[in-house]
Amino acid sequence: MSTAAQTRQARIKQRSAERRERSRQETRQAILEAATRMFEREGYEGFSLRQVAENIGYTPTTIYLYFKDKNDLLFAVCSQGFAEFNQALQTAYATHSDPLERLQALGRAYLEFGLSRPLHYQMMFMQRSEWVLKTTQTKGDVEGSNAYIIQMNAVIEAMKAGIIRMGDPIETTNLIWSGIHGIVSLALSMKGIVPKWEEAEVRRLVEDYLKLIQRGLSP
Amino acid sequence: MSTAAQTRQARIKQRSAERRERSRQETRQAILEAATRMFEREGYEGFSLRQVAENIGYTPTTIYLYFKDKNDLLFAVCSQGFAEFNQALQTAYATHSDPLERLQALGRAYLEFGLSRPLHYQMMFMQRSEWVLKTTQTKGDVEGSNAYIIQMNAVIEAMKAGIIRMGDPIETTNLIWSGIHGIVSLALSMKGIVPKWEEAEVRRLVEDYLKLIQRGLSP
DNA sequence: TGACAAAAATAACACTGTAAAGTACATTGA
DNA sequence: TCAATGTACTTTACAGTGTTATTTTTGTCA
Repeated sequence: MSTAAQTRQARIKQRSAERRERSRQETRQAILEAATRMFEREGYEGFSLRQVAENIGYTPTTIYLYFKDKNDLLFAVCSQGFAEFNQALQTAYATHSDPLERLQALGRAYLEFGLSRPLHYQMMFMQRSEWVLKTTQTKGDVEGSNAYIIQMNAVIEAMKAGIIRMGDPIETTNLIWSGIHGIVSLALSMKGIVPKWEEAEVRRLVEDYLKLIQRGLSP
Repeated sequence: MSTAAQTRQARIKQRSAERRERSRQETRQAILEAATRMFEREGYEGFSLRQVAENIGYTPTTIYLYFKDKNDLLFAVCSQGFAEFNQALQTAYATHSDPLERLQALGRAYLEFGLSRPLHYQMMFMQRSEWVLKTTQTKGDVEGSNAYIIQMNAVIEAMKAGIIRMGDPIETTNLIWSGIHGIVSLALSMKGIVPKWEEAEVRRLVEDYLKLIQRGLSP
């Protein structure tokens, strides 16, 4: 009986801990969502811890119970977008089997992500580029879901298929990646500022670029 | 005699005004130089008006007598670097007459500027891209010293010379420019963070890219 | 020398991120 | 049921930031 009582108490204790943990994750999530909204509305410069706290009825210091500091919160926000990015490339890779089409689909998916999540893209590849390492290291996605690895695999397969000439995979991947990144980042930077950088033109630019590498890197 | 006295007085008054104006420009220049030092030391994030003022023994508010606000001062700082950029491309253009060599020299000059003035490059093309318009409009350099125009001219000449295929000059320039910018911006972002992005590798990447466009855009 | 204008400094406001200390409350064990 | 404990949260405070309005100093001119 005493053992039964003990185990019941133990069960209650465990449930209680679970419930508390769940509640904790919920408020963490609430903060994260409020932060995401604020980030998408105000951008990097206008992103303020105190305003995030105010929006969900907390005191600024409460956030520090769930995130190390402002940077940590912002990283958590962008990390979500980055997971989407990896998955977008993963999908593009998986839905094509032909090496050339894969390479092209990857390029287009890359662009579309940048256009649909400009703030996340800018943070990850232009403002806080040290985070790209952080994500690949934190998650255990080195073996396939990592965007860079996916691109490199596509490059290697294109080489094997005789679509692009053989060469150092990393260097070739970097070369191709640079071009796409250049288009995307300039698109985000110049959109609405300089003519000829609206979405339609940028998509055409990517198509041109895909043809360029196909022709310029052919064996 | 009274007229002679008046003209002398007028001359003195004018000299005085000149002297005052000169003094004014000197302190403006002092602020600008202190700001430049601080920017190169602390970067964009750590750039503080109050520290700039402190460094040259002024009160923060004094800066507002010479610059509209922080943004204006920062723009003035970057504007200098941008002038160097335009001149670097101008020199690269002028020191080569062969269209292909010109194109290559421009690409290399572009890279070298990014590597030698990373902070300025990042501000102008990654962080405060709206400034590229401001400079081209402020200065009267639309007719030749503007970096973009120089590049486009080189592209047009390369087309005429049969080095790259005919096509819309702006689109082609944007395509080529994107690639170089992609390499340079990734180099600045990834240097010291991700392997294979140190200076030597980046230079090789640019060389590869130059070959790529030569081969991929050939008529 | 005294009036005037320009230059610089003070004081203040509304923010920011962050650390230390304090409080209210739910959970636990006797 | 009651005191002890630990968790979630707030209060308070500090050292910064950019920026504005006001006041003081300084130099120039008649």
